[in-house]
Amino acid sequence: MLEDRRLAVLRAIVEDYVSTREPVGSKSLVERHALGVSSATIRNDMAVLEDEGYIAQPHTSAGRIPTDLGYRAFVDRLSGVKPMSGAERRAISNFLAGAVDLDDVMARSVRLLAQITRQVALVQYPSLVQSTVLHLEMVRLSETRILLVLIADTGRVEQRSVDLPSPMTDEDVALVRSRLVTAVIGQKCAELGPRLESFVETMDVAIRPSVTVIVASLLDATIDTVEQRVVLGGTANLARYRDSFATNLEPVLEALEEQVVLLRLLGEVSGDVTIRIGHENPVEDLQGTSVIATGYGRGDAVVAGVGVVGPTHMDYPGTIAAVSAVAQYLGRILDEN
Amino acid sequence: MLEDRRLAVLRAIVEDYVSTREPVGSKSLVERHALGVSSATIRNDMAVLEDEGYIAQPHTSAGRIPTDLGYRAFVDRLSGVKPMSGAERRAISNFLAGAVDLDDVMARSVRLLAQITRQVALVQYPSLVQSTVLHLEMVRLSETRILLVLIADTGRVEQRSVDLPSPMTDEDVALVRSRLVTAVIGQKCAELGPRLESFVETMDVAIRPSVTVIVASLLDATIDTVEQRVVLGGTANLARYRDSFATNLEPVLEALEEQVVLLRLLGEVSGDVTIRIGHENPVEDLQGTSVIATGYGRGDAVVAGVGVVGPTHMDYPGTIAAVSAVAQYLGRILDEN
DNA sequence: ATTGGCACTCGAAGCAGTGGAGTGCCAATG
DNA sequence: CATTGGCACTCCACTGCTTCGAGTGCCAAT
Repeated sequence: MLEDRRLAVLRAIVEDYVSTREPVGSKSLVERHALGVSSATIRNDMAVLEDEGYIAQPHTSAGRIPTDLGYRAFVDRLSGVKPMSGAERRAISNFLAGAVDLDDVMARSVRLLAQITRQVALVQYPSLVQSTVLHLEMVRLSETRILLVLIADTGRVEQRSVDLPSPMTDEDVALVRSRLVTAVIGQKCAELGPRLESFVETMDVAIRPSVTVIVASLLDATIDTVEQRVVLGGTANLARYRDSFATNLEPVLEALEEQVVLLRLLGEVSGDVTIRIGHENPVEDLQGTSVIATGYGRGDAVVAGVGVVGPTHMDYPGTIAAVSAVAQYLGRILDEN
Repeated sequence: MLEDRRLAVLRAIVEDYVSTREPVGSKSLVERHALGVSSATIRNDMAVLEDEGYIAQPHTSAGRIPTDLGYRAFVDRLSGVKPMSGAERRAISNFLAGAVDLDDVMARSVRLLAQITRQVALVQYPSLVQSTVLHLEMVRLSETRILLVLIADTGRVEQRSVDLPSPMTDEDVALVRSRLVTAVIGQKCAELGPRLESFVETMDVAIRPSVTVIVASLLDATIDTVEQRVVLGGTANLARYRDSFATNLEPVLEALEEQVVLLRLLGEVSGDVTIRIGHENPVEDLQGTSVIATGYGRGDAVVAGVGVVGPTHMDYPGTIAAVSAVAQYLGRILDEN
């Protein structure tokens, strides 16, 4: 089929360009791939592909490189899944299993993902909003100061120190603590708001102002705009691709330092793998890059995102596989704890 | 004095080179600085300075650039302190005061320091070893699984989940918890080891194996080889200096991703500002950079380090001032909490 | 539709020539 | 004896030129 061959040509161009990072010409293409036709035919196909916007020439008399649209067609219709080897899977599993706490899990994951994909890796902390409260602790620091510690079932620990409007005794604190504990433990963080509003009313008037402040602080810690955190790793890999980005890599590095930006990248993840290629990217400074992200969680519930950022000419099948695998093992680890 | 003028020349060379990043010649020197002598004289002085190893020529017929030794002489004998403006101090203070917890303080500090110095900033979490235990919590996750949460007075929170060799009841946990709490609260983390050894003996034989595991896990969390953490920010600033590093910046970025390396950089800080210039640096991949670091803490005790990494031709006086200032405010914040 | 052939384009690489900033050295000077 | 003006020399950065070759588009033939 004629149409089929054109797609095969596109695939070949993408593959060659990804591996060599040099514009690929008709002649070298027939040499490297058994396409069964001559270079002249390929040239015709290329002309059509260029008309349709899948490939482009940096300048006349140069080979072709895929456009964002070309990569899009590649990932949508041409690339199979590239399963990870058993050894790789085992390496992931072993590496993550050694983690001692959530911080460690996050740090190890991001490092691991950066290492396998040789790109910049992102891992988001499990969302508090999606978690349930495992434990709540109140420690009296001084007469008018209290430390709140919230422990979620996802392993997250949030702390806030609270300045009280009036002194509280040890007994006051113990009372509030035990009441608050029974009120919130086992609850979804997202549902804390309504539940705690009425809680304040049930407390003795004398300490009500203090309780109000405490509850407010607790809620503040669990609203999702504040509590999101993303860790980043493998920025050194960007340097290897220095010349790959249309713009220099300074704006890319800068964008990656903004938590807000990272959250946007991982913001709309679901169970499936999301792929953003070049200009499809919502962040302007990253429109020379591709972002591959997915969600992870316990069972079906997606509690956070994980992904990588790299040049548009990345190894999509391999990267997708790696991101999925890490997400999968992250979910498994959350389940275990 | 003859010697004095030579030093003045060195200072002028360093200052010019830092601001222009181009080799500086004898003629442009006399134009930009009121040295009161002719360029020929400067040339003689330069020849001497070069013999003594303070400056070097990239090639014949080019101007001079300072060597590591030259910068060393500059910081040791030539640069005064450049005090920060009141506005700057206020900005630091305000920015850090808005932090809601320790993670936030660390994140804000590193960001702030990177912004002021326009270089890569490092901030180390307060060492647990130097802290005292503020609170300890044990949460029963299942019959054979317990979550330990240790809260230190520096604001650090460490968690470990522990697999027990045999099931424990809620009552067991409550008992161990209360005994353990009284044993460790208010203690220096560093002194936990000896204190807890005997603790195990005091517990009922039936649960002793479990307690042993718990105590071991607790100690594991507080030994300093594990518990050290450093946050990093402003890597984008490296890109601006791309050509400044003899070697490309990839190895530099790579080195900065190694926690171990970062710890070495901040490892030997004291109350004074430590300056490592170029080859003086203990980390091979960073011998094209300078590191300026100092310690911070509550009162006199140094609980962690803070610093920046940048090109050898950095603005030493300004950077030193910024690092000191941030360290100072960090200490103040620790004191408050 | 495919193919071989051919003229054409245009960047990359190599090479000479020039300009200028900077140096080292020297003889003269207060 | 430190300082200075003068001068010859060096060598990089830049420019313009040429060559080379990979790659293209088009066309006539099959």
